[in-house]
Formats: sequence, structure tokens, C-alpha cells
Amino acid sequence: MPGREPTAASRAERGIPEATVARLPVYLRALTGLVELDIATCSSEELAHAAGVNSAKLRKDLSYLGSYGTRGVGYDVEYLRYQIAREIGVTQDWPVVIVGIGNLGHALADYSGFSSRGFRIAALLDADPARQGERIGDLEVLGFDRLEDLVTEFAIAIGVIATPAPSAQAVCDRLVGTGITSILNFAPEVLNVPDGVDVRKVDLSIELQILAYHEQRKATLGAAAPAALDGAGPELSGPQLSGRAVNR
Amino acid sequence: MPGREPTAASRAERGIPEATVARLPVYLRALTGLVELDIATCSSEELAHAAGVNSAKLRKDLSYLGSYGTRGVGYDVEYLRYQIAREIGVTQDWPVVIVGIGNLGHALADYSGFSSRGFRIAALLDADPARQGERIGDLEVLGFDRLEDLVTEFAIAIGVIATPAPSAQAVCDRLVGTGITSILNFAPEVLNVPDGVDVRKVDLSIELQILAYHEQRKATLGAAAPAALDGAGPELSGPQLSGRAVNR
DNA sequence: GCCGGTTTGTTCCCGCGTTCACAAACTCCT
DNA sequence: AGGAGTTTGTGAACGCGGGAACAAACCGGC
Repeated sequence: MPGREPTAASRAERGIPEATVARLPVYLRALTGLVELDIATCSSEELAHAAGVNSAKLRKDLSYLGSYGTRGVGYDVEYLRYQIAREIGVTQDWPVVIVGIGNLGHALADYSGFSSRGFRIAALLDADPARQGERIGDLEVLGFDRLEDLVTEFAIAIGVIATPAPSAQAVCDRLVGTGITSILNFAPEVLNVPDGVDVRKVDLSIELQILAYHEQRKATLGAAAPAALDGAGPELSGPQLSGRAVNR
Repeated sequence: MPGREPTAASRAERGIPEATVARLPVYLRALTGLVELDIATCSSEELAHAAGVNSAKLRKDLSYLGSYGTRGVGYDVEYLRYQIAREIGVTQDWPVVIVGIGNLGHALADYSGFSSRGFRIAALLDADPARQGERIGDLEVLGFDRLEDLVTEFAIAIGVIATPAPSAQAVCDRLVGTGITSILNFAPEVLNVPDGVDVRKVDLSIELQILAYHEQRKATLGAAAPAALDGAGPELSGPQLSGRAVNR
């Protein structure tokens, strides 16, 4: 560890822990909520509660960005909100392309939360000619072969894959070929990408299966070790002993 | 040759690490892919590659379930697939209710991957009378007030929230009230639930913002420290700073 | 039956992330 | 001005997860 004054600035430049990065958007949203309530100042305790995390974690997370609070007082909501937005990089909008305008892609294209959260849908593409030409909002669905043009024209840096699984890798390769280095993948498929490209996946059935595991666990544990005072209850509803709650 | 070890069973009862649970569905899907290719046996190396993880991690994950492989040979694909499915709890289908049939809820209702992956949509609910009565697949969208009936009738154990953010907490409370203890939340809202209830959230803008952070980071680092397209571990990030005001 | 080759299951170690606890810093009141 | 009360920022302890390395177990050939 290259010792050196770990000033706030150098900290931020050195990179923020991944777990913290994943929470910053949550804090940002919570702060936006406070702004809308005309709340000018908040403590770490209050913000942590709004974000669903513990206050020590919140303070440590924020400390990676710098010292933006005032001891004995708390945080200036508007100021902190701007700092987090700047750190994430959503003070201006990022142009996004969505590939695959099926049910899911359609829903994403209609999603109103994009513009308010730092993104702008720049293009909607689909390989199926039957889907091309449709207008969603003020955009028209274009052919996938327009990809390279549009990425260049709009300086698109983020691609969203909402195609069926069998097409996902090919689409991904094309996206990477255009120079896109950030991909959000909704297709249930493991994507292979070169170093330097970030892929995040959102997978409905994985999430459900994780829930199913815990649900099954609650049921069998409840059956094996009947918890105290749980009034009868139908067979399938698992008596809840101290399961882990995600939010607190 | 099946390993019917009581030790394996006791292991499983003791609980599987959360990180492993999150990967089991990925292994399950990879194995299903191998089954479709008529591959009867595979090594940890092959399966790990198909799942996009490292083989040591895969073996360790599987070891939490029991000893289902054969040294010097590998894993029986079909057998291992069944064991993982059983461990997750998706050997039978879980009935699921989807609340909020907007664009997203509609897309989810249409999603074909449910039945093949251990779930069955048992009910579609929406509070808006304008949306009620529509048929999606072979289900009709019903009023939210039917919730309690349907949960009881179909023994629903998992709820999916696809409503706008302002309604999410209220819907969540109603779901919890019926005894549902597993919730998948698509609304951009932090949900408050009692202990024993599991909530998982899927949030498009959070995922995009995480990508945006890294994208911004690549851009500023690239500008400050050109070349080195290759490697350069995350730890060795360059010490360049870009002038940052810390004080207000 | 034994030996070389192969692959699993496990142990050990390290680094990251979470949490506790406390000093530093600020406000307000007297 | 000074002290009491708050709240931040951080140092330190601790537990979990990841990865390398290795012993145990299995197969096939001779």
C-alpha cells in the first residue's frame, strides 16, 4: 500500500470499493426523495434508514468520496446529492441503445425513469423486420444493422441486451465491436467478453430461484424444528423463525 | 453410484453460503444446456467454463451440497442437475403472483421461462380497473382485492411487485399480510418488511448507474494514463487526479 | 494387482466488506 | 467563552468469500 496522505481526493481517484459503488445509486435515490420533501439537511442515521442500510456503513461509504458532511450537523441534502451524482457520473445523460424490442425491451423503452436518473435512450434496435418501424415514445425501432452508425452518431457507451438467449452472445460481440464497453444483459445467458468490458446481468429466474431456496428452507426448518408459538397455520405456509431479512 | 451421504445431507441442512446460493441457478442453467446437447458427463472445468466461473469456486460450491462427483471422472450431468434443482427447491413449480400489470408486469407475465425453471404464474393483479379483465396467456388480470383469496387458493408463496414506486410499500404490506415471505421487487423503492421475510430487488437504473460509474472511470483514467490497454489491475490504478474541491 | 494419469473435495491463506467504538469537530445554550 | 450535546469520519477487529494447492479417490492398461 503506497502510503501517502489518503486525502479525500486521492481516495476517490483510487477507486471506490465495488460494494460501495453498488450502494451509491440507492443513496442518490434516497437523497432525491428528501429533496422532493424539501428537506435541506439530514443525518447519516436518517439517510441510512431511508436507504435501508446501517448508518455506519453509510458513513464509511460516503467517506470514500470525501468529507462532505459536517460533524454535529449532518449532510446538506442537495450538496451531497450532487457529489454522489458526480461521482457516479450521472450529472449528464448517458446515451443508451436497447437491442431486442420484445416484451421486455418494449417495457424498458417505455420506462420513464431513464431520463431522470442519468440516461437517455438513443436507439431501439431489433433484428426482426416485423418489429422495425414501430414507434415507442418518440423513437422508432430500427434494424440491428444500423448499430454501428448509431453508436457513432450518438456516442453511445452503454448497450442493453433484451434479446432471446440464443442471440445474446452474437449481439454482445457486435456491441463490443463498436467499442461499447458497458453492457447490461437481460438474456439468460453467460456472456463472454474481452477484458475491459463490463457486463452486468439481470436475471429474473435466478432471483426467483434464490427466493425459492430460502422459501424451501424456511418450510423444512419450520417442519423439522417447530418454532414456538405459531398458531397452527396451513401446511405450506412456512412458520417463520428468525430468517434473514434483507432490509432492516 | 449416487452419493447418499448423511454427511452431505447434514451439510445442506446447516445452510449454504449466500454467495453459493446465488450461483446455483447459474450452474443449473448450464447443466440444462449440457443435457440438451446430450452430454452425459462433464468435469468441473467444463461446467465452470459454461457457467462463467472458476473451477475451484465451482467445486467448492458443489461441495456444500454433498459429494456428487466422481474423482478422476467428473460429474454426471443429469444427476447433478437434479441434485441442484432439489437443493434450490425447484423440482416442483412454485406458484407466483404478479402485482402491477403495467409494461413491465405485462412483460413478466408473458415471460416463457417461468414454467421451465420451477415457477408458475398463478395470478395477475392490478389495482387499476382499466387493466382488469385483460387476458395474458391463459390468465386474466384480476383486482388487487382478490389477493387474499388467491394466495390461499393457490398456496402462493412468492410475490412479484411490478407497480410504480409509490404503491410498492403498500402492496408489500398486503403481501406480507397474507403470509407471503418471499418478495421480488421491481419498483425503485426500499421496502420495509418484518424479520423472516426475504426481499430481493431488481433495479434497472441502479444497474445502469453502476455501469456508468465504471464507464466514467475508464474514460477519465484513459485520458490521464493513456496506453496500457492491457491488464493493469484494478489496484494499480494510476495516481492521477483531476482537481477536486473538497470544501464547500 | 499395481501403476500412472486424471479429477474431485478440502484445506489453507489472503483480501474485501461489515461492524463496533471512539476521537475529532461542530452547534447551541448559558 | 466554555461546556454539554450531537454527529461525522475512521481505526481496528472480525467474519465471509475467493483462489491456489494438494491429498484422496477413481479409471484404465498391463
